[in-house]
This record gives sequence, structure tokens and C-alpha cells, in this order.
Amino acid sequence: MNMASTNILLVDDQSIILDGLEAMLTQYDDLVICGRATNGRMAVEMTKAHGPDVVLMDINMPEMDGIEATRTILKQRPGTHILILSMYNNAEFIHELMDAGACGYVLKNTDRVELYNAIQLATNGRRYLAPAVQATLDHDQRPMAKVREGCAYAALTKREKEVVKLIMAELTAQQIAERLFLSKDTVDTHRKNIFSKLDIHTTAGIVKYAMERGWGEMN
Amino acid sequence: MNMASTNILLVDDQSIILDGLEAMLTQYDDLVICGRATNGRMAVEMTKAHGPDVVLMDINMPEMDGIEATRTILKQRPGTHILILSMYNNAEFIHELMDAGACGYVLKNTDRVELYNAIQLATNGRRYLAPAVQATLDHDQRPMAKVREGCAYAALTKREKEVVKLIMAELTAQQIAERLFLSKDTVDTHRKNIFSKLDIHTTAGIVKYAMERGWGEMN
DNA sequence: CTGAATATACCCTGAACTGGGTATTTCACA
DNA sequence: TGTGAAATACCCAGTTCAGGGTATATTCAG
Repeated sequence: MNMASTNILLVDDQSIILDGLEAMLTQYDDLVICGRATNGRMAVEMTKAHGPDVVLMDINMPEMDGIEATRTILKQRPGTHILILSMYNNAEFIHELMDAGACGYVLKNTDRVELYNAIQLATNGRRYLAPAVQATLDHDQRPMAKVREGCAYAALTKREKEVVKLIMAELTAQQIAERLFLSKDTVDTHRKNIFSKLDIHTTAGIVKYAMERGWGEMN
Repeated sequence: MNMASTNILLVDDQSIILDGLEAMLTQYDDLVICGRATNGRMAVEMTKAHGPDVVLMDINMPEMDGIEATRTILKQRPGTHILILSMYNNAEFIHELMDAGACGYVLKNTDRVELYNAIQLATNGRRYLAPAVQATLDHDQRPMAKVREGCAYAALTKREKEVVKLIMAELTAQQIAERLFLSKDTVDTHRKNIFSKLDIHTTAGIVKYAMERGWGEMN
């Protein structure tokens, strides 16, 4: 064999997508699905176990998201090529994943041909961004400092994440305080810190932000 | 042939999912993919053109969502069997789709076996709800009146939907008013009517609601 | 052990939201 | 033709939010 086949680890929390990807990709002779994971933690473990050439991974997942998983995987096996497959064309995601060392970013509304091409490029360590993703980066004229702040979502503390979840549950600061046995002022402080970290300034922004990251289904 | 094959129309706005479903389902000899649509309007047209036995359809789509599409399709071809494939296990969705006449409701985190079984049942006009979906219905103890109100989202007027979109864009009532050349009072009125129709009482609720319906990506 | 991050709590102020009304015009549909 | 829905606009009152501070324990990693 002049060309070794590419081992791919599929990572997505929706198994219908895993099934679909698997059925789609096994049509290509040079691709081998060496494993499937349904969250980031599992992806990290399976990468350690199977050493795939390419990890094709979603971002929004329970347990550990695709961004953290990317960082962790590349810390353990720097040679791994990680290709992100997300429904969100979002500047923060893209920046953060590229920083984390992901090899490419394609959208779920692309077709199989583009996906296959992206996988080929990823296999060879070449970078690929879907055209729409590249456009998002190009049109994102915010100063890098602002982008960085927006990227800080992973840096939300445990408590802050709890507050976000209760905000999404349509509770007021007062109600959140009661639920967490805190002062309303403390909840306000948390809220303010969240705003500051994410460079967001309204409740609507927080909820949108959280929903884009799949927090609507969690816990 | 003692058993005619089942013609299936696939409907989802993410073509990677269409590709995946197609690759997965063509493995079954008795299933034939007779068409693919990427939004509700297209689904309606293709149903008219191809007369599929089963329509396998997502809910969140641009142009026309899966709920409206279900109603329209069943008005035109009452014999069509519509199977919903959604990521959201949401009581309002389920109620509304069952009322609209959908044949079943499965989640995107189910596996290919369950999907195939659901398609078989749909083909024969039998109803199927994923276990988790059934559980959601069982645990939804709200009086039917409340559920009905929550189902009214399709009844949001054009203007109300515009307001929702601008709320999601993190604008205040004042800013929305300026954008739409309205009085701030009018925007407040719209907001109140939205709350009332959806049985929601906070901005967070509106945003969550809209995000669940895919309005985050639209327009 | 020490410094940074976290979590807690309070103050103040003005803007915005939420809920309760009422009322007019327009426009489609029966 | 008239009835109802949609869109517009206003009033009032109380609550909450959002942004600006400051401050004190506690925790945790280097």
C-alpha cells in the first residue's frame, strides 16, 4: 500500500450524527473509523487508546466540550489532527479552537465532498476553514483584546456557571440568591463578572451564549 | 414483490445530516431516499412532487419550520407519514407536532436501530415516540391550557418575531424602537404580548425559546 | 507560605424591564 | 359591511437590571 489509510475518531453527542458520519465516511476506502465518542472526556481517552490520525469533533458536548478536549488531546498527543465539525459559525469558537491547535473548522451544513477534502487536508496536517468560517474571521473586526475576552467562557468559574444556568431557568437575581443560599448582591456581582468576562451586557446575551454552547440541554 | 419499498423524503437544514442519514438508510434494502429538502417550504414542494411514504424531518429550519411544514403537508396529502427527528425533547414541540398529525418523534441522540424501527412504524401509520420523549409528555403536568399557550409560538405575528430577533441581538426596547421607527411603548406592548402568548415572563425565556427554534442562525 | 483567584457581601444610581390598564387606526376576511 | 386581528401608542407603578464602586474571607496553586 502506497498510502496508509487514515484512522478517524468521531466525536459527537448525537449518535444519529455518529451513525451518519460513519455510514458516509466508510464509503471512502482510505478512511477507517477507529472509534466513536459522545463527549470530550471520552474523546481524550479514546485518543490515548487508539491514536487516531484525525479526530472529527463537535464542540457542544456534555462532560467536556470540544475546545477543552482539543487542548487536552494536543497536550497528550501533539501530532493528532483535530477537525472541528460544528453548527455554529462563531468568531469566538473559531479563534479559540485555532489557538488551541485545531487543524480545521467545517460547518454541519456543508456537504460530504467538502468534509472529505477537509479530512484529507487534516490528515496531512494542513489547515482548512470552511469558506463561511473564513469569512466570519475576516469580518470580525474587533480588536484582538475583545476577542480574547469573548473567548474566556471556559474561564467562567463553577459558581458563575451555576448562576448562568439559573438565569436560563428564568429566575431573577433574588430567586437565584435564595436557591443558592446567597445574598442577592453576590448574585449581582457574579452576573457582573460574567458580563465582564464574556464582554456581554444583557441577559439576552448570556442566554444566547449559553445556548450556543449547548447549556440548554445540560443538567 | 410482496413488500413495496418505502420512499423517504429527508428534511434537514444541515446537509451533513442529510448526507449521513442517506448513507445510513440506504443500507436498508427496503428504504429508498426519494428526495432531500433543506427547509420546510422545500419539503412541502417535494412532497407534492414525489409523494413519499415517510417524511423524516427536523424542526428547526429556515424559511419554514418543521411544524408548519407538517401542517401544510398533511393538508395537501393526508396520507403522508411524518416522522420528526429533533435534538429538542421539548413538551411544546411534541404536543404541537402530535396535534399537527405527525406520526412520531425521535431524538437525534438515538441510534440507527431505533430510527429504522420508527421508520417502519411510520410506514405503517403507527405512532412512535422515543422513550425519553414519552417521558417528557408523562412528566409534563401543566394544565392543557398552559401547554396550548406555550404552543402558540407559530402564532407570533411578523412584527412580534422581528422584535424577538432584535431582543436576541441584545438591543434594549429603546434601541429596538429606534431601529423599527416605533415608539418605545409599542415595543413594550409587543414584548408583553409575546410574553402572554408564550407564557413566558423574562427576556431569558424569550431568547431560550427562540434559540431552541433555531432563530439564532436566521436572517 | 504567599499571592492570585474565587466567592462572598454591601453601597449607590439611573436605566430598563414587567405587568396592569386603555385606545386608535388599519386591514383582511367572512 | 362589520368583526377581529394586528400594529400602533400612551399611562402608571413597582421591580429588576446594569454599571460603578469597595471590601473581606477563603481557596488553591506555585
